Amino acid sequence: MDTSFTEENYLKAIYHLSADESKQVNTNQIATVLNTKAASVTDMLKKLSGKNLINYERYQGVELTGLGKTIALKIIRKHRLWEYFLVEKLAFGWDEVHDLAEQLEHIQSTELTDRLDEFLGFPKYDPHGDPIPDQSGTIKCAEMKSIAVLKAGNAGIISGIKEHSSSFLQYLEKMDLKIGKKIAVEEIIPFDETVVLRTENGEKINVSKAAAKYILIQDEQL
Amino acid sequence: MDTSFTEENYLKAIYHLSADESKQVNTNQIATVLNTKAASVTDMLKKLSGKNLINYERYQGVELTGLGKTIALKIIRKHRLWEYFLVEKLAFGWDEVHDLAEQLEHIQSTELTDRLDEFLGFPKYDPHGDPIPDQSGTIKCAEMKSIAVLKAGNAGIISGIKEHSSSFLQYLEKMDLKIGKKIAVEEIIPFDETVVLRTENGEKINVSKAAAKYILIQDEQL
DNA sequence: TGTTATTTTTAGACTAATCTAAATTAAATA
DNA sequence: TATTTAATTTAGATTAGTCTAAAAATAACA
Repeated sequence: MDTSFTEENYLKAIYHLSADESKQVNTNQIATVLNTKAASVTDMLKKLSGKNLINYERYQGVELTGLGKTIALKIIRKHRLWEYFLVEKLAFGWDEVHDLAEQLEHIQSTELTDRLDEFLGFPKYDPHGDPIPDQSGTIKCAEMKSIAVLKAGNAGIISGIKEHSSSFLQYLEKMDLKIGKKIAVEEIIPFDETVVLRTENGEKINVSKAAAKYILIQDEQL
Repeated sequence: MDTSFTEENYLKAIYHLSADESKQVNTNQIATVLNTKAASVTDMLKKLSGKNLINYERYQGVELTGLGKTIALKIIRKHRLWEYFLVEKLAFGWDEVHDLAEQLEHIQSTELTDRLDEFLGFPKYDPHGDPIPDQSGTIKCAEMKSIAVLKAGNAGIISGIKEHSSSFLQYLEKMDLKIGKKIAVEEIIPFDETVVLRTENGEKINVSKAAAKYILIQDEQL
């Protein structure tokens, strides 16, 4: 199966949209995230449907087929491995690597992907805490919850984020909230639901409700 | 200046063709190396000319402008740095990396290129012995001569090749002729001009006239 | 349920890169 | 120099991906 740069971007977008909502994805949603027009999306959906990469019926939205999902996961695997490479080996900031990984993820070579994986020591998570699919496309799906739902006394490791805008990434940078950091919730201030976090070295960090929603923690990374 | 994937491939092809012959490059030559048709080349030449990347007059062949040469050298820099990465870090064979580097060379980011360069330790030569242009596009142009023109007693370091087909690369692999290897010409057998090489550890390697033409040596690598 | 609003699709056109086939120019040769 | 040959360019068509504007289907709501 031969997929173009553009087709791959559509598959990836559909994957991400259906992962968030785990159901049919709409034409307009796709148009929005890909910065294109609904008419263009419809054209591409017909093409992808013809290649058996998606199930599509007019006006009913789409979902990926098994094959489409496999391809999407391969691209996501490449994206996250390259992000890891850029941050760990080339010392890029985690807020700088997304656009580069968007280019690198389309390099065609399973051999290259697997050797890169090995070179990096088979990492399980990318710099944003997102899990990296393995060769077979399997994702280690750790339980993650937003710190906005925690109560005082709860603790865990910052493991992921639900918002990837560079303004949010820079906010995290400023607050010194990094993936892998161990934190505990000290209290939640009733007035505006500010979450007060305490780190291992005693540092205190105040996080607004708005930001807390987008920060995910889990009990222990494998 | 914004150049497409395809435009970049044309610029690179023109650069290589004019480096070999240091003069005007013909439409048909370009069509041959890019595996396309003369008519397509003509169209693209008009486009590149309009962008001031080449000097072009109908029926008279082309040459790169300063700007065109700068862009070509940037692509070649990226190509050779990625080849070095693939061989030195990911343990690919030097005969396996060309097609991958053809893809990677089009990744757009000066920052990435420069950081990769640093990560690799600012290598001067790629795995095939070709010089890697620096940030400013300058090439360290060491004197290299074919071992076919040497006489008995001459010595040097294998530094480059003039033929990049994978059959030739595999031949070199078999003969254990690697870039960086110190060799001396022991004798040239008059009958068929076979070149007898002696390596540092006393190994004797017989190279046919046909192969000798494509193997380059220099006195000392910097 | 009927009407309005929203979403999605179709129709037709555009750009970049390519092609084939025919026409033109330059080079080679008699 | 005239004629043949080879190289190059033009003309017109094709494909992938995109767009705008208009039509069709669905959803929302009075």
